[in-house]
Amino acid sequence: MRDLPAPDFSLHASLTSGQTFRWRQHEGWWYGFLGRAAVKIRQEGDRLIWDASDPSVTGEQLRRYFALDLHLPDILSFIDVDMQIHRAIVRYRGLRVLRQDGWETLASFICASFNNIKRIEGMVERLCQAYGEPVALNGFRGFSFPTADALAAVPERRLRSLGLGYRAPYLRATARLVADGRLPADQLRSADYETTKRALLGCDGVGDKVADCVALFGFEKLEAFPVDVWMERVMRYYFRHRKMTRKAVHDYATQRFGRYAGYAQQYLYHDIRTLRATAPPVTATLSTVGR
DNA sequence: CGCCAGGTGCTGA
DNA sequence: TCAGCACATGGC
Repeated sequence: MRDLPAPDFSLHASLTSGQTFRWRQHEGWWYGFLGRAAVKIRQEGDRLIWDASDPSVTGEQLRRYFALDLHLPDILSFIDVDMQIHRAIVRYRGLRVLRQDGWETLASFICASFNNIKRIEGMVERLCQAYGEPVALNGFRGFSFPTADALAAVPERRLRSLGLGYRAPYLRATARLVADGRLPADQLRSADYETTKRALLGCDGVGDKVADCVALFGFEKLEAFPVDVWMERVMRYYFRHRKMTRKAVHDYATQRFGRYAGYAQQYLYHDIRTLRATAPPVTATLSTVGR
């Protein structure tokens, strides 16, 4: 068992805020993957206690995955510009945008479109069980995320049988794009946001929202601001309940929160979803205020 | 049962 | 450029 300093960090908020679909909580530990290696982690104050199935996994890799090298207080002061975002920051301080694998993020968020998180988790887990590699860590048994090569070879009907629905052909086509090298996933990490988003939009099943999620969670583009149904609801605060398109919401938020718009989005998203999950429905409030 | 879910692609104005 | 529509599936 090893440990790692983790100041200004909330493992729980980071893993439950809808940016990753693969981590599982079991007997006080979080189990997940770094590449092919299974990892178990728990937080004790300002430290992470952890172990991995592969001894070559380093603390530096974990530090990088959880973005612990970034100075979070500076990022949060930068986006802390009004009451709405301020409330989310106070509640979930320590939430960090993870640096996930680009291909895994792309494939996962193609599955995520017009879907709910519970079902996304099930779909991704079945993909891993069917086409990933088995890995064991103590009592935990899991499967690594399948490579693009592996998924490129899977017939559409097989993907449908895992419950992917109409996303099956999208995922297959995008896996082929990555496997053939037509989408240079490796280069996107060092490319700028616009270049990365344009490249991602060339994939089947990837529109503005999915491209922004993949740019933010998979390719470190912290200015990306994904707009889904939840963000539309949150952003009514800024638009005083007037009608707006998703593009208008996106452009407004990008102006407002600047180079850390992605962090603002993640705090706002986690805040409203957690609020809706734990409180009784407030549809009356949302639909009547401002009339 | 009907409604909703981290939307996208296609079509026709 | 933009509104309107079809699209699979499962949880609640």
